[in-house]
Amino acid sequence: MNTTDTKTAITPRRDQDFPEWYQQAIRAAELAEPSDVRGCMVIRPWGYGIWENMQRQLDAMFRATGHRNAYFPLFIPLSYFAKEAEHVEGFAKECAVVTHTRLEVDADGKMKPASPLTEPLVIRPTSETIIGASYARWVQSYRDLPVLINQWANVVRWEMRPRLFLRTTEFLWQEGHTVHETESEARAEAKLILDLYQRFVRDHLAVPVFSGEKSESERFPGAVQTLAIEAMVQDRRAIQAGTSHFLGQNFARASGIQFQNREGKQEFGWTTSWGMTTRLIGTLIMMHGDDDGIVLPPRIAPTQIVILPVATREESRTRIMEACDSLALQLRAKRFGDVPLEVEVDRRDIGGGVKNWEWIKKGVPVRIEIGPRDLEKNALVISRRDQPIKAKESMSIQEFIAAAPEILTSIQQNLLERATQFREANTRVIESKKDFYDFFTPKNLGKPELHGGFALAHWNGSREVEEQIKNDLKVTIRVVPLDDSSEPGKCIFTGEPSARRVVWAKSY
RNA sequence: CGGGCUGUGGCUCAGCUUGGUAGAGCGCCUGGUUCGGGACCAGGAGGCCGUGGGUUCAAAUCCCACCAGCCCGACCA
Repeated sequence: MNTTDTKTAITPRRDQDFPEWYQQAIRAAELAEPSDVRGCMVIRPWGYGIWENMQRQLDAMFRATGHRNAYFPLFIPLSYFAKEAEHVEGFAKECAVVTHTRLEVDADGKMKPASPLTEPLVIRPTSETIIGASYARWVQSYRDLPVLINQWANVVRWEMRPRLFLRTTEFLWQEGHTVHETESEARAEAKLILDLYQRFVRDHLAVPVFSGEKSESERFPGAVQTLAIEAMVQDRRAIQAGTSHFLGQNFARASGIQFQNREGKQEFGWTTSWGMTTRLIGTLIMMHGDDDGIVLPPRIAPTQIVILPVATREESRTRIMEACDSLALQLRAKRFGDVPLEVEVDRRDIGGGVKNWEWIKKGVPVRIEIGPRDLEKNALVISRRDQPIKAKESMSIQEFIAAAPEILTSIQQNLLERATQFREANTRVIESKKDFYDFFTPKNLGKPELHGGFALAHWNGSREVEEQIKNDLKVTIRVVPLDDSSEPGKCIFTGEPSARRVVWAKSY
């Protein structure tokens, strides 16, 4: 690092050490912290506020498409879990299992599990099996279909390598589980949700994604088809932001979800499942954050506008506070999207500079300062988090109140545009194996620079090629796009025919 | 779960090679001076040096085990 660099709020910078920057940005924004339980985290109010906004908005979209919420147990009897072979195999290694109840104090004064359960309980890593058991009872006739249910819950997957938000042992998510009368209906449902997810992350999180189908090797255990959306974050790696599965009749068969069809015959239901997780928060951080901390899109920021009174002199203090409160009230009467503006007046008696920087690090979209000089002119000073920290603009209070929603919209759009440009700048159409390997090989092997991105390349559809590339470069197929925009061509690895280009990248 | 690195006050880290029971900067508290700003001055609080064992008259420092974090690998949202 050279000394002419301007000081950044987060050390190290993104270009110095991206993973460490990520950790520090989370800490500085007070989003979350590691807990004493390995792989688990405490989500602090600012981080949880983001999650609550995601929940609220996603939930409204689910409702609008006819889905309803319900809640199923955390514990899954081991016997339920064992019903779908592929599914068990896929999750067995990461299951946490409850084997005892009751604690007793032993001779050494230590607490000890006392009473073994007759049947061990698996803590849900996902709920297909236990929800299936209910569905088997609920579904009798084609008239009971479709079943369109979502649940908001926590799940546990005993991961080898946890990272805050991106991969924690316990995480929060929503899981939708539906049953349909026909295959095409269930496939349409999976696709409907994929599109809904894509819309959600674009419109609310300002995250552009590629969507499509997963290759066989990346498919959800037990699924017939796995659809996913994949975003590119600032270290140019791909991150899966949501998945939607068409499960065929596999789980219906395993759980006994049967109905009498229109011909009077017994038939297994066609099911889907789909989910989004707190990983989205990690995606947001890596997508929009800069060297001064995280940057929140207005639509999911717990506070969209923070008002900072510049109350330096005792005599003007009361008047300034009143002006700030009055501004807050007027702003809260305005709406942004479907809800009132979230506005906070930070009246803490601490240094103005410190206060300002705290909000910068938290990524609040708009900071407003009102001081004595502004008040004389009935004006305020506005700073936008998507602009350089020093960029400040003065405008009249009335003007700002009128313009606030548009300003937030403009920030929202700007973030999406910026992210889209970044992704485009790092997405390459690649025509040869050599170019492909060059693209994904860092120039500096000792301390690899940020490199690579998304490669759009033809592939013959074989698992062996995928395997080879993964071994050589740690690059995988993120998604096989569903749209028809790609021309057929030749696999760049084998020369064999390829129906279309697929998206390759290193991933989280 | 394998390999590497790391674990010292809230944060970032020095001290460890050459053992003698702790330091800096930032943050925190108090008072004052400041005040469109991550300010300054003075005083102050806060550490069983990751945990447990061992070697030693003496361990943050040496040895062993364990735990946790990060990076890499296998797995995954």
